[in-house]
Amino acid sequence: MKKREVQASVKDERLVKKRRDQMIKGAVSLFIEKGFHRTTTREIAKASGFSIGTLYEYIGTKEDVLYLVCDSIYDKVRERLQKGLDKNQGTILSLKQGIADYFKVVDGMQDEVLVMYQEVKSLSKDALPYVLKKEIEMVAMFEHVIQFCIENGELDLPEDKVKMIAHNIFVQGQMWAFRRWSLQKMYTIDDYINLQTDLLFQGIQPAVKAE
Amino acid sequence: MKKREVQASVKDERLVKKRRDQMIKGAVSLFIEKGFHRTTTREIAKASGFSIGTLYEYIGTKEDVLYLVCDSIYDKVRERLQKGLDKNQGTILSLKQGIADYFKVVDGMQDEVLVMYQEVKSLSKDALPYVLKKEIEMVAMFEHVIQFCIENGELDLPEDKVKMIAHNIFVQGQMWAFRRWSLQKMYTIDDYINLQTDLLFQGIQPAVKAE
Amino acid sequence: MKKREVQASVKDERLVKKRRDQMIKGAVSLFIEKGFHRTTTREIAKASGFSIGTLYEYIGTKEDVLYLVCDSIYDKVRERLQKGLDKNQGTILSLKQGIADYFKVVDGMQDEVLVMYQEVKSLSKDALPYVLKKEIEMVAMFEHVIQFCIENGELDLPEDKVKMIAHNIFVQGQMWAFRRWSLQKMYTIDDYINLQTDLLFQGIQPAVKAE
Amino acid sequence: MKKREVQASVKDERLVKKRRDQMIKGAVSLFIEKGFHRTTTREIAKASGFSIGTLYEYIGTKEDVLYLVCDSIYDKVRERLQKGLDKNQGTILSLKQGIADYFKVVDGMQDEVLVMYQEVKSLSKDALPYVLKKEIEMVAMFEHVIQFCIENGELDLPEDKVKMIAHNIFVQGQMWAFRRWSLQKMYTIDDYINLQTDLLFQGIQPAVKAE
DNA sequence: TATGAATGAGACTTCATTCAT
DNA sequence: TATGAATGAAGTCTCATTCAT
Repeated sequence: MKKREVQASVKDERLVKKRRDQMIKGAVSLFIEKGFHRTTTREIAKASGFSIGTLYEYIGTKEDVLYLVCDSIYDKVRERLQKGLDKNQGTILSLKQGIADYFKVVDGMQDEVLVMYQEVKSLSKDALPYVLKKEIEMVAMFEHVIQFCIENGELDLPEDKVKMIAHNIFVQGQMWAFRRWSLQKMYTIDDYINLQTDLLFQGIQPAVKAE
Repeated sequence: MKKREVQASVKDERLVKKRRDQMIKGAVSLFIEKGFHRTTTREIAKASGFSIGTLYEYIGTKEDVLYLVCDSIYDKVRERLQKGLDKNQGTILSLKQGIADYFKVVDGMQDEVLVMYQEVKSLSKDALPYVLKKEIEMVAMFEHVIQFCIENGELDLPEDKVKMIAHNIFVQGQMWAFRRWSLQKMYTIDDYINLQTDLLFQGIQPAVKAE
Repeated sequence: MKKREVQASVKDERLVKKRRDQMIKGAVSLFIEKGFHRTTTREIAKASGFSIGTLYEYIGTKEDVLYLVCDSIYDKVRERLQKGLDKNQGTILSLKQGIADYFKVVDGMQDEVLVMYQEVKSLSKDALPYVLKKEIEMVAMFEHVIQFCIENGELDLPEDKVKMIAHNIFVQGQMWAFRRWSLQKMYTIDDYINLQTDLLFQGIQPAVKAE
Repeated sequence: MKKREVQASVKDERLVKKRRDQMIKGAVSLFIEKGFHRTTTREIAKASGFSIGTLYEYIGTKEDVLYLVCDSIYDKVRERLQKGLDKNQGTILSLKQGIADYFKVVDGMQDEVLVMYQEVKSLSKDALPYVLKKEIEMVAMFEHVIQFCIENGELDLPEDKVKMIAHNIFVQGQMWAFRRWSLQKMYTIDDYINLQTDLLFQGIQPAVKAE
């Protein structure tokens, strides 16, 4: 699936990229502050450093901005996740390392993750699939890593469990952002990583009853 | 913390309750379909079965509808969750039963949970705390159940792990709603319950290596 | 010209009068506070001590309230003015006394005079003449008093001057109400009466130049 | 006291001035016809020759239009009054001339004076002082002229009388506009000027009794 | 390519008035 | 006669989008 085309009147691709980057940067902070719907196109233009007229030289509709923002955030997260998982050796240790890396990525991009998390649903039926696809790919990346461990004989899990675990890891990453008000009062990101990893691998152990 | 007051011109409390219930019902389906911001007050009035003028006899602003909706959904979920957890005996078995009950509640109220999940953030700074408090209470309910198991000697867990587990359970319930497009293609609600419960208690077991 | 009829569903005339008096009383203070247009019928009903439904048993439209209010104020002012002028003897002294009486009436009904002054223009083309007629009558009352002095040989004035003076007196009375913020900072009502009477009769005397 | 700022989205000050002038012109005739409250913003926009959206590029709220109108009328009246009074020589003759000029100004701007007169009270607590201040200044202008005559030895009047006269002159000017239905049936503007000037200076002369 | 003034559909909300009880 | 819930026309204001410069 190719990227969704966003209309631009300007031909110079270099310039388009540059202007859109300005736009995304400006928009993210606005979306964080007030959400997509409460942000006006004028505000976006201003925060991007150009006029409303110019804004519309690089997008077709307001929603395009949201698409661009979501798309860019996903790309960034995925790219970093990729980098982390590339070091994967198919061992439990490197799986753990991959999870930790992912959680740290989310920690470093909390605002972005939060925005994307809360605003994707505002995308039109048209744009949504393009963004969702990236999410699916990211979940799949975790699946592959787990699968690799299985192939290596380090783990022994049925297909459905693998998928479930991949989802859980992915969601637990996002959770660090979208439940930040509760979680970050109790845990540092390292606490969080340790606890979640521990629970993921050990589960809840029943108490050892004394005879 | 008392409930947030929503302005109503009509005095008859019975009627206010009745009309607001109509309103909530109508609004939920609209919010599911198009989200809070894209839903107009006139549409809400129409879906509720009365005129725009009448709508405003029972609320002060559009946002009040969202508050009423979120508040009511949380109440309903919590009430049912409560009912499930009341049977709790402080055994691992009844903890599992509680989780299963909760997941089933979410399954039966998917739309509502989804709406609430996606739209709470649109509440004003004013109304948000009232709704968030309910969430915190629900997480606390899981905590108590786990704690009960610990007191009964069935489990042995440190404080921070207890909290983490409670959060995880809570989020995994919601996840069934907000990741429905992925999850419900692969699993039935019973599969989901079994898998998640299994993972929660067993974790990922390393493969038993043959000598 | 008969009084303008204001529609009432209630038949009992005694009751109609009573309710309308309540209404006028309530409305005047509201009109003073926020003006006719910014006052709602509900507020009027509440201030009158009955429900909105009852209000409409005694009037046809909101504007009727304004008419009733203006009409009642004019009646009250005129009645008191009448009482003062009745003592008139056709002497300059009693003319002065009449003016003083009128100014005192205005002083005692400042709020009402102000309201009427500011809101008559909001009356419909339909109701306006009825109210304006009362004003004309009041000006005429002053005319008569002056005329009486002329007939008595105390004054000697042409017709047009008589009319002009009557208007001036009338306006100077109202002025005490509608320019109260300026005037009442500088003068008491007695100062005002003395000064205006003095100017009215003496005019501005040129300085007596020393030889 | 600086002018009250009225919000405008448009930057070009020249254009702002031009559009606001159009606005004022359109609004005045509407306000004359139906009053401020019965005039809608859409009507104002239409009468101004642009769309409702454009209207709001040059004002913040409907009330701003009223402020702009009142402010502009006062400015215009004052400016012309100023011009008349500048010729003042400190003689009774030039005082009379000043009064005549002022009355003629009012005569030429009857509609505007009337509007302002009837609608200032609709201004918010916020804007009122700015407009009232102009009125005070105008009254003060008459005071100065009279004072000048006193300094020149042409008149001999106590302070409080000076102020009273200034107020009377000012109000008698407005009166020509707001009592036009009565007055203009009887007098031409020149009649009015002559009569009022005469009364102002001569007062009501008692009849000379024949022996 | 950049600007920003102009546009108008449409959103939210108010409130005079009616009418069943 | 009194009540107050229901109604919906109409008002103010916003904001995405266009287009002449």
